[in-house]
Amino acid sequence: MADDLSMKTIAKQVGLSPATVSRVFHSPHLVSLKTRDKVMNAVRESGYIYNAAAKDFSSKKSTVIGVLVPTADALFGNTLCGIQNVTMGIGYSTIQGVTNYDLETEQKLLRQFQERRVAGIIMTGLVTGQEKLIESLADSGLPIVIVWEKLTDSRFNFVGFDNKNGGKIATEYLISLGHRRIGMLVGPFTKVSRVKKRLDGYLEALRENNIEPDDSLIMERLPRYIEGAEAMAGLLSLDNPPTAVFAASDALAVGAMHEVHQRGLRVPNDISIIGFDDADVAAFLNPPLTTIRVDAYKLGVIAAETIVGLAKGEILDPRHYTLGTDLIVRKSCAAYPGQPR
Amino acid sequence: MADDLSMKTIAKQVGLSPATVSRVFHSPHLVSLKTRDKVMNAVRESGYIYNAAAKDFSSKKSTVIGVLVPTADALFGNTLCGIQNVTMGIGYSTIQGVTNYDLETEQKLLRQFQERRVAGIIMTGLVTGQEKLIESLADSGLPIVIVWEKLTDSRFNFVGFDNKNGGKIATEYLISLGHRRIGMLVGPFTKVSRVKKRLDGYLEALRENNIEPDDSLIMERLPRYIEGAEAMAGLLSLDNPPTAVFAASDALAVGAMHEVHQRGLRVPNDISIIGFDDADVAAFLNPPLTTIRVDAYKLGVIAAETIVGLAKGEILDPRHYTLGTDLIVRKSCAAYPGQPR
DNA sequence: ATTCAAATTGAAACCGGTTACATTTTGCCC
DNA sequence: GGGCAAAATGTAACCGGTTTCAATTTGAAT
Repeated sequence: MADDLSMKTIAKQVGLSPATVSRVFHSPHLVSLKTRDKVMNAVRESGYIYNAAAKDFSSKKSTVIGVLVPTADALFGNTLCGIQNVTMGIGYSTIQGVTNYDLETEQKLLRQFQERRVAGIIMTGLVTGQEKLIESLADSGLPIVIVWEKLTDSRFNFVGFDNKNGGKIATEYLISLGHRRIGMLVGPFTKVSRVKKRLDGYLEALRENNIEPDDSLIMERLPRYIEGAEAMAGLLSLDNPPTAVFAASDALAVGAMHEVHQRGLRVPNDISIIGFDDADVAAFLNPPLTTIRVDAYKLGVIAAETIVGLAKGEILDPRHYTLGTDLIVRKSCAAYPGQPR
Repeated sequence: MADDLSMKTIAKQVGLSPATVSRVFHSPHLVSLKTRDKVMNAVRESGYIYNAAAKDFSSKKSTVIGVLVPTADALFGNTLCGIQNVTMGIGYSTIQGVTNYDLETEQKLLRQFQERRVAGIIMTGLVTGQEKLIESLADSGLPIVIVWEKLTDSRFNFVGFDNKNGGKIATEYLISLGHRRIGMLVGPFTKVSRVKKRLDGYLEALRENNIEPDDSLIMERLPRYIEGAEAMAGLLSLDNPPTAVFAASDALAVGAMHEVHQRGLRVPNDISIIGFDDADVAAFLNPPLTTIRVDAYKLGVIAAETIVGLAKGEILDPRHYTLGTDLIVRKSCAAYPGQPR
């Protein structure tokens, strides 16, 4: 109702100019203590609420940042929480969008972000085919940080994990258990680079242990439960199925485990499965999932700090963060029967 | 770079007034076809991008809506997707916040929404202690729709499920399987009403089947995996533990199942578990979780349509939607040994 | 050709802040 | 008390659209 309150109203009320009232909010050190108190009292009494939208507009400095996630699941949710926890404290808001790995949706949302004149964009799960779009955005001076990914082009800011090493560790763990026929469930690596890196790690581990990679053991799927199940079905129908599989995301691992159980087989007795991400649910599965942990929350924190620094002009050069990964051993992997350990 | 483009630039370029250019965007029917083309061409050539923030400001009509979720998991993620899918098509954006069931965070985010001058607020997982705040917001004329909840106060808009009936169906299913000692894992029902309703349904089912409710079988926890496990641990340590448990959310059910397995017991052989929500992961658990399905996506769609209608003044009276729930039978419940079925 | 309403366009104020610049106050020193 | 720099405040333009109201153009009917 009394929402037509503005700084001008307050100014009139206390007999000051709007400029002074404005200064009370955005640079109080320029205002005498006495005046500040007078203004704040009037603000409290009238119930005036600062208009951040008007501020963004008039100062030509946006304080909203756009965030793109591929799926609205708990994993990216953690990154979102990390982002929120830094932005909330400093008066920034986030406008978000879920792409569902769909290029058109991604473009639409990006466009929307531009129209909103966001201060910057945090992109997770980039679809590589989009790189030209990102480039053009970045070239226009819009701060962009890519999260979860490591781009080849170092002009961009990104904060991600050592995916290759993670993939290698996972595979080596399986090998150390005596497995030599190891399948891999992997996201669309032709499009998403982080996932390509995990595959690279897998291949490297194989090579270093003198295991010939077998293309028929590599299944390329979107990281969704159902696709993990389908991929695992493919693997299990092989003449010579793997004795262990490395799923490049826990979502795929969950689907894979489900398929194994559906067929009356057991994890890890009949087949070992290791995941990637350490999704919240991983520890609570049956059996609890052995996986590669990744600190999604921290990713969000760093991304947010970076984008804000960039937006404020405090950061000038491209930033590249690479976080480590940890092997979390639980119960979904066992030694290869022929070679106990 | 050339981002200092405005309608005025375009207007000058084509020799028209800014007013006409503006009209091309927001009410093209007022502009002759010839002029429209001329303007749109100039727009294309110059790469001008409409400034939605300026529009919101100058028209005093915001096109961003605030969305509050308690946790950033896949379940609420589905609701978010539903919201996005309607807002995206009509030029609205959403700014989001995760409360983590924390009152202070909720207040902060709400405040932020007000400062941004959002067109309306969609709240999921309301903490009832907040009702005064909500009331004051609603009284100030700000459209608010409560999602996932059914409030007693019908002045508010809400779209939820028949939680009581869902709880009853779940419990009746367990009873029909021969169970009579049935535990319940339930969210903080003193605070969250939807969860209170599920408890009511449970109690009613018990009563109607002449089963005396036992308070020691009711565990009140936040819907998180770990808390589900803890609650189940409590139940299993009882002198006379339940033979089946109804978890008021799948998150609790997952934790509960995990605890059962940890103790070397089996679901459903040793104890039956039924969940609520039908989270994406439910079907992929081991065993697949029997649960009460709820259409979180649809909830989001309806909520978004409602909030936009409210914001545009097309909806005047409070709207109350109550969606149904479905029993999804999978493999986590079995007949009570003493009374096969 | 006139006439007049409808369609199109323009002029200018406005939204609610910020900010460059000017002006007034304050406080300190001699 | 005078002088002067620093601190505090005021003035007014501006951000990029929208919108009201007026002016002009168009087009159909007479």
